[in-house]
Order: sequence, then structure tokens, then C-alpha cells
Amino acid sequence: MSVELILKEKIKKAFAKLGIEIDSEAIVIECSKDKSHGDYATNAALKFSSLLKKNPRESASLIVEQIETSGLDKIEIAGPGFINFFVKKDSLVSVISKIINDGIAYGNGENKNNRINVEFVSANPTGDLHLGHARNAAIGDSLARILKKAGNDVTREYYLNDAGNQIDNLALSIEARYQELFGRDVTIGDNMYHGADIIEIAKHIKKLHGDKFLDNKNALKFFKTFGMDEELKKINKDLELFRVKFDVYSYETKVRANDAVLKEIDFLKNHTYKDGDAIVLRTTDFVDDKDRVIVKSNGEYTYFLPDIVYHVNKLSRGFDSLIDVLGADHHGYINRMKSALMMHGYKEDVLDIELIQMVRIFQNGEEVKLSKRTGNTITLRELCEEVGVDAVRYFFVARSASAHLDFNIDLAREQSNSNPVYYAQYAYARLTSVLEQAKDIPLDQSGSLLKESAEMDLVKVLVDYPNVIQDAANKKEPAIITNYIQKLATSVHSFYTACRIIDKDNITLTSNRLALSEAARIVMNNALDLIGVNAPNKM
RNA sequence: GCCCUCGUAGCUCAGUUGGAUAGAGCAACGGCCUUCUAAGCCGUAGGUCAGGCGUUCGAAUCGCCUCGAGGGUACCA
Repeated sequence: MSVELILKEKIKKAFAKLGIEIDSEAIVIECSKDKSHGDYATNAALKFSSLLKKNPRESASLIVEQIETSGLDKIEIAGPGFINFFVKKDSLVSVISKIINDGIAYGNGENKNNRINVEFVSANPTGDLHLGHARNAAIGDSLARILKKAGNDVTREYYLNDAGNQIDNLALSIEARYQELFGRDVTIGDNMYHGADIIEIAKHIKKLHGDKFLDNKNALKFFKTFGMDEELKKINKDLELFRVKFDVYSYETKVRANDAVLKEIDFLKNHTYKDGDAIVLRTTDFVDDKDRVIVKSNGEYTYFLPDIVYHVNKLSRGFDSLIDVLGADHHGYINRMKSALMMHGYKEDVLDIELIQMVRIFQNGEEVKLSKRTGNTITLRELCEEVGVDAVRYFFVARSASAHLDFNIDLAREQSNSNPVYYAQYAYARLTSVLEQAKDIPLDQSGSLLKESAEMDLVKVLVDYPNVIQDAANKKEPAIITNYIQKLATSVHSFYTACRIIDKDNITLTSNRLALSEAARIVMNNALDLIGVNAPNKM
């Protein structure tokens, strides 16, 4: 059990002795920022003083009298009524042997028996993944890793809208380029795809099939599936480069098979009304602020309807909850989809939509304006080639998803200390190097000789790791992990500078410090992996 | 108009679910390499937490108003 949990239990029991039951979730334990405030502190006396009918300081002393003191050096009451805990060194340093024994499993949450489906990227296979997809991929994948680490059963899913207009336009674009290869006059319309990738696909088809599809009734159908496969192959190659892998690909055409959409309309009939020839879903009965059209006057479906079918499909596969990672422009989508799922009897929070704010690119101190129309775009591949996968993944996750991200290309490209990725990777490389040089010296996991403040600070950061994972998972916020990585790197560098690790004249101390180094190395590797960043042995 | 996200050091951002003297990194300044990687460490300086009112023992955090940035408000996807 972690130190924090032990303290929570102690506080809970102290309250119980005073005749008050409180939930241990409600007890807040903080790591003290100031050493004179002990190792950990709680505001429980302040928070619950009204229950004790005493002022905060009096409450604090009542509680302190009841706290069982094993594992503690002393307890102090300070300020308006904080209770400060000075923890015995042994209870802190025991984390070293725990980390070394658990290895990569350190920080794993208990199995929650909770199946979560995380859907992200889901870009239409009509061209390269661009900047927005890159942030989506970085955050979605990191989130999946974190949720898994926290003890959930996670499935990564990619949804392909292969029934929509985009795919038709893709087929038309390929057809035009294909005919062009045979010298025909073609015009590429505004809603068609102008990219060079389309020309490549057309050439590929010509090479494989010659003029077979020049005047062929089935040409468009073929261009559609062939083009989509080609584009998806490229997307997957880019994603692989970006260290993102999906467990499941869902095709809209398959989701819609067996009249699933018609059945859905029938299922929803008690929640719909007609507006002219259109069918409108009464989402305002639930959590939406406006009713939504699901079938247009011309009989076509809006995208919303098959999307409902898709979400119901996901839930029918046995997931306890769904997460969609979407761009911030999908804001209006959240409540209408939740409403639709509530019509199916699901709770509002069965679906969680993580909105990702826009990325702005800065170069030479100026914003780079991107536009698909003018062809001025940046693809995920270009970005990775330009600044490296580690830097891109780190930067795209390091800011809270709900915050706009200004991505400074010059900074990310810079292989210098102004780049936070290198700061963390360097800490890892230093530890690895020391451990390699001292590989003949056995580790002493007892921590009995550790006493320097730099050593104990590092130990406390390591103790904190499992809590950080739970926190990041609960808040669905990968940026919490990067914040932790920075803190850990700082502690490692301070320790490294303040304490000489290998000392041939003091092998016992060396063994202690090597064990601490190994523990820190394991946790750093572990944390970097959660955001998909490599931990290099050398830099 | 209405809804959402946001506004914290010169820049980019944290801030542990209302707590003690608001913190990092970069940029600036001053120190530290005969020994494990100086891509590092230690220190100095830098703040009207956009502004105002309120809630209470206590507010960057909660509520209301104002100002400012971005997004949404489609029978587009």
C-alpha cells in the first residue's frame, strides 16, 4: 500500500474514533512543498471541523490525539489547522525494492473489470493524415495506454466512413486522373481531391490493369475500394511510424449492413417527428438544446443517423464505456449523441467525448497559415521527418487537450536544452550509463544508507507515480504524465549532480544509490512509454 | 443573440479536485566540470493570477458582471 493510502486510513480511523465516518476518497493528502511542513499534509481538520463542532485548530489536535503513529516520526499541527506528517524514512525507501521487483508492472492499477473503447483518428481514407490528426493520434493513443495501465481493458478503434460523399469524391478523383493518363480531357472539380497521391494511385491502377477501367460500368466501384485500400495502407504506415496501432477497424458499410439504419429509425420512432418530409429526433427530451434532423427531406440520412447506429453497435459489443477523441469543432455533437444513446437506455456518461483544440504552427516567430485548398498543409509524416516522432508526440500531449496548442517548429526541431523532451530523455540516458558502468556492483534495495535531501526527494517522486497514473486516467488527461516526467527528470538530475553514485571507496553506499538509480530508470522508462516516447540508452 | 473552451512571469504553460510565502521550462543575470554524459546543477531577478463585485476562517480555483481570444450554434461531415 502506498504511503498516501496508509495516511488516509490512519486519518479515517482517527475520525471514526471520534464518532465520525468519512469516505477515504474525501481525504486529501498532499506532498508538502516546504520541508518544514513535513513530507505529507492534510487539510482534513479544516475541511471537517464543522462535523467536530470545533474550530479547525482544535479539531486538528483532537484528530492528532487519535492517530496511530506507526511508521511516522512525528505529527504537527500548523497554520490554520493543517496536519503535517513526518514519515519514517523506512516507509518511504521501501518503494525502491517494490519498483525493482515489479519492474514494468510498477504503477499498474488493479484490474477494474472495465471495458473501454477508445475511438480516435478515424480520418477518412482520402489523403494523408495532417496536423490535426497528429494531435488526435498522440492524445488518443496515450490515453489508451494510460487507461490500460490504470487497470482497464482498452480497445483502440478506427472508424472508416466508407459510405459517405468523401469516398465517392475519392473515386471520382481517381477516375479523372486515370482517364487523364490515357490522354483524355478532364476537369478536377472543387470537391474532388487534388493531391499528388491520387495521381500515384491512378498510375498504379494503370500499371496493374492497363485500360481495363476506361469505359467500364464497374470502374467507380473499383476505384472506390482500391483507392480506399491504398490510402488506408498509407495512413497505417504513418501511424506505425507514429507508434500507434489499432485493435479494430470498423467500416461504416458493415455497420449499416442488414438494414441497420432502417431498424434504428424504427427503434427511435417514439422520439421522432416529421418536419415536412424530414424526420427529426427529439434530442431536447434528453440533454440537447436543439432537436436534430436524422433524415433529410430528400430521403437521405444526415451523418448523425448512421453515427448513432455505429455507437449503439460499439456498445452492443460489450463495452462499459466509450471514448471518442474528436476535434473541438465537434462540440455540438456531444449532447446530441449522448441523447441518442439515452434513448437506448444508456446512462449519459456511457459516452465521453474528448475534444482536442486546434494546433497552430509557428515558424520564424510567425503563425503558418494552413489551408487544404491552397495545398499549404503539413502532414503527420512531414512533421515526424522534420522534428522526430519523440518530439511530436511529447509536444502534442504536453498541453491539456482542451487548450489550444501553439507548436513552435523551430523549438521542437532544436536539439538543445530548450527542448523538454531531451531533458527527460537525458535523465534516462544518464542513469542507464551509470548502471552500465557499475553492472558488477550488486544493488542494495534496502535504501538504508540514503539520507541526502536529493535522494529523499527522488524517492518521494517515485512513490507518487501510481497516484499520478490514476489521476491521469480519471481525468483522461495525458498531459498529467508529461508534467510528472518533467518533475521526475528534475529530481533525477538533482540527485545525479548532488550525489556521486559510483564510489569505489564506499561500495555499500554505491549499492544503495545504484538501487535508487535503477528504480528511477524503471519509472522513467515506464512513464515515457505511456506517451509513446522512446527512452534512449545513450544521447 | 445563445452555448462551450480559455485568459496565470517577457514567451510556452503547471497549479493535486477551496489551503500555508502562486510554481516549472525557455529567455536574462551570477556561480559550478582533474572523478559516473554540463543536452546538467545551484542561485538572482521577474506577478494587479484579464478587470470588478460577491460567497467564507481562507479564492488563481466557486457564483455573478464586464473586457478580450478561439470554437460551436447546418436537412455539411
